[in-house]
Amino acid sequence: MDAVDRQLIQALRENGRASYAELGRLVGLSGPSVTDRINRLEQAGVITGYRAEVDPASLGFGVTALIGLQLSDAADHEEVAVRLSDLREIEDCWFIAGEDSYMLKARVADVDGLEAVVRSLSLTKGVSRTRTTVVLSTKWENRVNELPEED
Amino acid sequence: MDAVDRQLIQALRENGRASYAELGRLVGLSGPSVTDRINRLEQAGVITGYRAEVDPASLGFGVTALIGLQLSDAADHEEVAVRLSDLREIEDCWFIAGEDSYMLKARVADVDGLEAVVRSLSLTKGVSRTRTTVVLSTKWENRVNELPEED
DNA sequence: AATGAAAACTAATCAGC
DNA sequence: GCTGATTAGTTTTCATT
Repeated sequence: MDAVDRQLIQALRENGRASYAELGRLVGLSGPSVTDRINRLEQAGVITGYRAEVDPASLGFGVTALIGLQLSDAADHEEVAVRLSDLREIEDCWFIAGEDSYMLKARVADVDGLEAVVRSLSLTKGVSRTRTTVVLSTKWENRVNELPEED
Repeated sequence: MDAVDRQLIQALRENGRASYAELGRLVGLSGPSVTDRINRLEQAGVITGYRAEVDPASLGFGVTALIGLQLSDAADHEEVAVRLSDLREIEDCWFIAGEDSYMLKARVADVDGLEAVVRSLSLTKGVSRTRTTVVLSTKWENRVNELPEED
């Protein structure tokens, strides 16, 4: 991965629908060269997908919550993660250091939906305790930051 | 926004580079109709952008952290958010209910980078206390979930 | 790895319904 | 708000360097 690859990645992080022709003009390469490079980045697992970003409220997701989980002593972290992945409302799942073992971000229609998720979590094998924090407002999400300097 | 719009949105959430022709075949409309609908969704602020998803580790982001912030009594939440937005390492910024007022997700190259961010946060006017939790592993992020039933 | 050229496909525009 | 036709632009493939 060279500087051109990183330039392509940043451009696609900012506009995931940029055409290869446009990207080629940006980095000073032909269309097919850009296609080659991006295919390689995709196959190498550097670019993992392309997503439209949407306004959750417009889609009917009225409530976002962060939920910390404590696990019971015997629980296997990996097994718990697999069970958590069945709960489609969980958009993000981080295994963390600290008192809680997982932090989740859930997106639901309303408080009733949140109640259902928290209840499901409490009933999930290996989960001993949940700690729910409601998001009052999202200032920003998934902002594109600068890439670290190269090694 | 009707059922076809929601179908288009879900398709674009899953593949943000789907062509309008392809989307048209999916929903049973012509290309121009799809273009129309998507333009309208973009202008209405329902679709807010398109992003390539990348593997943070491949780009040199070795450390992800969740950082809770307590604000000083006099602090104006909005002003603090503006100052926080200068810290490019903060990918997500949620104003939350509870003991902490903000929860941030930061992505940095290494622990040194994390130290720098936490130090900057501590020096930010209006921030009285930080609580940093290191992410040990990301099970998933930004997963596409089902849309809530219509009203 | 990159290029240019050709073929196939897609996007954008627009008149008509 | 959708369609079909037109034109312009893009993607893909491939022979060449």
